[in-house]
Amino acid sequence: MSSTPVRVRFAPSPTGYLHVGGARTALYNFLYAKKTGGEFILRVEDTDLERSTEESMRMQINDLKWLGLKWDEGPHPETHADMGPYGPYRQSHRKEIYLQHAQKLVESGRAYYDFRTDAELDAIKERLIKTGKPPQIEAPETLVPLTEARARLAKGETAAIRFQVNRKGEPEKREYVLNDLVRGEVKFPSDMVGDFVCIRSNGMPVYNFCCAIDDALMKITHVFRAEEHLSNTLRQMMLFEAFGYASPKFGHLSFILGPDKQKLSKRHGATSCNDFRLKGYMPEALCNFILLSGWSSPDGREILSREEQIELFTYERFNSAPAVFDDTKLLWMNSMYLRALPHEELWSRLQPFLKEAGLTIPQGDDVQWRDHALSAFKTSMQTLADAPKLFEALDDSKFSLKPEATEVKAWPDTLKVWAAWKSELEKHAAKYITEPEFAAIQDRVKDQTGVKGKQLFQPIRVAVIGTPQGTELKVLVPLLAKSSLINRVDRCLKA
RNA sequence: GUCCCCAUCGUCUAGCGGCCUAGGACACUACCCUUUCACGGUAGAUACACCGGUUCAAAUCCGGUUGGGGACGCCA
Repeated sequence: MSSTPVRVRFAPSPTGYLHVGGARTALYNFLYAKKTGGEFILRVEDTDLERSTEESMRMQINDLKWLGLKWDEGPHPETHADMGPYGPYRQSHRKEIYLQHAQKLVESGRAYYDFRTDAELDAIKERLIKTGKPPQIEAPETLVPLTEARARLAKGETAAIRFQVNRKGEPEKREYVLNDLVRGEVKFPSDMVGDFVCIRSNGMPVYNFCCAIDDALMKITHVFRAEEHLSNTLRQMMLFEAFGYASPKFGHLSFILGPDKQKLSKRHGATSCNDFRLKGYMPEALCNFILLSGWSSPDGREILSREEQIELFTYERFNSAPAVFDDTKLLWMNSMYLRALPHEELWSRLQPFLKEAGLTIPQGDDVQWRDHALSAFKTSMQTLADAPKLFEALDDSKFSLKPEATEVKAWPDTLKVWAAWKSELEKHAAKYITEPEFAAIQDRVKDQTGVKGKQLFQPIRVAVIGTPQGTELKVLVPLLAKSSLINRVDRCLKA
């Protein structure tokens, strides 16, 4: 076996945020590169001037960075300048390369200038459909000779360059065999495609053409990409053959679907990495989740660190069937990651969400206080975005008697409990109340009032957080200053 | 319409001819823990799309049917 170094690529087209399907493709390629000690290349496929934007490229780069998928070659993550020996890495900057290749094809007679107008082409297709044939464009009966074509071009006419699949005198039908890394042997009849455009009449090259040339020139060895490209592969194989380039190995991944088994799209809710980031999902969890949507670990373990993912990764464990995106399981996975995070890290990741909700938690600077608070709350959080409604209990300015407390408020002993609770608080000397101190205070309130059980417990809870449902008091009370506890019970007594 | 891909619990999946009375995970149900909720623990219910072959033996191999998806662009 030759030991050609593995080179894989992720080649998004910059038309919006990175979709989770794209993120999965990127992850798989990244993992394969790391596993084999190869290179991971980012290539920007922006030949569609209409849809591609600079802004989208920036967004996708940021999404990839957020996911922690570092590329070895491609646009620099910060400056976007080309980074690596096989650049440029943006197809819009490689136009000359494509044009030269197209010329080679034209000169060898493998491709031809096509002067036909859209209207003419449409008419041809319509006629084909009517006669029950696939609407594939073939070369005209007599090709415009090259010298004449060039003269017409020089006079300002425009023409596309088409790859000629069937040349006169060649067998009409051939079979191309693709040994797909995930699907096995796939056979394509050559008449599956008509003569396809390589260069548009406006001079811009087309996806299939760029893709094949770039994969060859960038010495890509393996291509893991979505299943939608499976039939494109035939055209690319024809191009490799025409140029005498070696073909990379391909592996076509199945789709990620929505709950209705349709391709996952905006109408299913969150689909881009950015959506998930905003909803409080963590990149580690999202990566781990999408990893498992189309791939499985040999021993069935599901929570895997990046190191373990690299260690275990092999394309032999891809699942060729499509997968429905299960956001309930993603939620579970996110909560697992969230709980496992060191408190310091968790605290810092929570900040944007607390800030956005307008919460200021000054006590957070105290490491011990923060530790307490996070231990108390993190088992109730599934996403980072769950934090505000939990931490709200700690912000005096947000305290109020919630509608859910109405029943408790009406109990006959409630007022008595609140009064005793308040006087016990006032007797307490220190600024904060520890957990055992709270238990003692609670006992004294019980003794003084003769109230016990739910009748005792719920009113105190309401006096602390304004509702009978929430985090355990024994962890919550020590997080609140005595002054704010008094302030709260006062407001209850007034209500 | 033509060509291509796919088919195991509700969902993600294990399984690559006998270890399968089909295993794990999420979700679900019950119980335990808990002076609420959550966390945690234990137990349970639920699947090989269908029909034919091949074989001593089929979830696994082959053919067909059905169902889903994709490609057939001067989109990527």
